[in-house]
Amino acid sequence: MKLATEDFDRISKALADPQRRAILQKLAMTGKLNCSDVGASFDVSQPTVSHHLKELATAHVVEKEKQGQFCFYHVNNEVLSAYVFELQRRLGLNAVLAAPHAR
Amino acid sequence: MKLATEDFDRISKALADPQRRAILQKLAMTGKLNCSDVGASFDVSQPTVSHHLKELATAHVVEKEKQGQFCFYHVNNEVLSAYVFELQRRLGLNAVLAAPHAR
DNA sequence: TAAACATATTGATGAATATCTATATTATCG
DNA sequence: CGATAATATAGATATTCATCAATATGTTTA
Repeated sequence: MKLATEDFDRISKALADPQRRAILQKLAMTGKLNCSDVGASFDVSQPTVSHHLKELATAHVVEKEKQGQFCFYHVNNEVLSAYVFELQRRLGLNAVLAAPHAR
Repeated sequence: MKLATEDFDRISKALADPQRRAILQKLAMTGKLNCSDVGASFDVSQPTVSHHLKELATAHVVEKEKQGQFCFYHVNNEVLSAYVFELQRRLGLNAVLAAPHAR
């Protein structure tokens, strides 16, 4: 999967905020959560959680799924993988990783 | 290599800015450059380049090497690899990448 | 030593943004 | 329908930060 430059930029920014990373990590661990559940895990207001989830969704690293009054979010592994892959490519890490004893 | 949480945070922020990513990518491609060479590649002022290089150095993704009046920078592949590895771990991508047809 | 050069620092400015409170929207339930 | 609940939006505020011009610091060279 190929990432648009715009998406790559957006994802980089989305990952820059610790709170947003924590939310994303939580989603990655639990698989699927609604806003309330996400909010319950962190000490921030409901609108802030909503805002962060929106940012993550705009960057396509999570997907939104409306079910009645609830709204479920889950990570988009394809996009995340593509991001990491593209990041490695840009940073010239592919050669490094291919080399023996790289890690 | 294990990244300190503080370093992980700093690297995430360092990678959030497009200009800084461009500088880092340039360094990754060319191996080693001094400030003037970096600056010549981009349309930003000398202090801005100096600032970005400092941010990258503080995050340990590049290393500084003073030689007389010049100052050479080169990427730290060990740190970058550790960052990508930790990022994948936090995002739960290891399982994804291990699975067949993940990409 | 004086001039020229490379890089860093300072201080200012405008833009982006994380966060909050208050409110709106939409859905469920009695 | 009216109340309650889940999420989103609007508007305000404070902070962070990318950038620049000006200047300082340190180094080479004439």
